[in-house]
Amino acid sequence: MAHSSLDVRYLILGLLAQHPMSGYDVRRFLKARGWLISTPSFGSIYPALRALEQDGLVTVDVVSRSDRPPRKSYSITEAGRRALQVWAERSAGPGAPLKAFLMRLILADSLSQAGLVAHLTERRSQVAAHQAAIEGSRSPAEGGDLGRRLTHSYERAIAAAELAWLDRTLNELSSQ
Amino acid sequence: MAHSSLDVRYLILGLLAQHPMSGYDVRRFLKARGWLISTPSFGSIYPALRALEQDGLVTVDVVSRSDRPPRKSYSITEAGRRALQVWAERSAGPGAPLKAFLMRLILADSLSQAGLVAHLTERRSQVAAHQAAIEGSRSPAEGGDLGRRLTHSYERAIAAAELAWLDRTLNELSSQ
DNA sequence: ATGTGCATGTAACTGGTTACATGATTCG
DNA sequence: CGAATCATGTAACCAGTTACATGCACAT
Repeated sequence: MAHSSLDVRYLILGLLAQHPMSGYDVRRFLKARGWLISTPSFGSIYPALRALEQDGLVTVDVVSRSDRPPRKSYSITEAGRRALQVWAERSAGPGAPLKAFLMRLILADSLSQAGLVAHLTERRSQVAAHQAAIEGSRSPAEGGDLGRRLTHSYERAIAAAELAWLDRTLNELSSQ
Repeated sequence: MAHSSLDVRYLILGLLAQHPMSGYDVRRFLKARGWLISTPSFGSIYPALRALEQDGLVTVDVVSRSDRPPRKSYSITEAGRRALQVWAERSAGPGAPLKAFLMRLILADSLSQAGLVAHLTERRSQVAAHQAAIEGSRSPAEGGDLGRRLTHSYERAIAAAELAWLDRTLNELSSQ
């Protein structure tokens, strides 16, 4: 098995590490910054929450409200924090998708300074490698190959911006 | 049903619209520019190819080579081109993942000029909307909330770069 | 009245991954 | 001599989506 697995679980766990939340809150939060990553659906959030609870990584605080379904506020446990740390600290591995990087960014608070820096550095080298690959490949310049041209220039633009951000951030992080 | 479905199939079909390819080639190609999108595995590519063939959207040219497994070169058919066009032309819809946008970028050659512009424009407004949302949300500046701060600044940086690229590209496209 | 947001959940489905099997060839 | 690349395929598994059910509150 490679790297993925249990994705949503850990993402949720990471959010709960910041504040207690309900399943609905999780969705709202993720939807708000769900631009680069797609927002998980309720059909995966609610079951994930229950699984986390059964594993003792979170606890529920059920706020029964007479009428409508009880509001369930989930909080992370100590065991949860430990599990999260283990997961977040381990490298996403080369070829990891953008999503993996973003998840660790969101979860930055649960990482050690060193761990965070390591992740950013790894990402940096990945992006740099890709940039080199793009630059290296013969760009057909003309010809019908519009798709290739657009993709190239798009990737170049994004890669440049991301590298700049990584450098800036890495700098701030170390000099502070 | 929303928008996804048959993803890999159409992505592959789009690649075949440019040159005939084998399943292995598809993988190689996608892996090369598989930085923002994750590369599909053989376990999905080969079955997809067969499905496309059975639907008459591609044809196979089997190059039997005495010893090792025959190399299969797939080519798109007319029906395939039509199907691809229909798929690519239809909007990915709001809240579409980055992947959907990128797929259409890669497949630019199969789109009409107008269709391409429409996609870019739509993407532009989506990114812009998100940018506004980020800017609008109170950034906690200080406090432990490192994750939120980093995510914000990352998203801001990428959004800005993408908007710039979109504007530039949209410009080039119209003035030519 | 109708729809949107709040709030939770379940069952069916399915797209795609993981892991396996096979085997020649080239590179270090 | 072992590792990587070429090259194809299958079967088991699973994470996540889609679609549904329920029901109040509030705005239009």
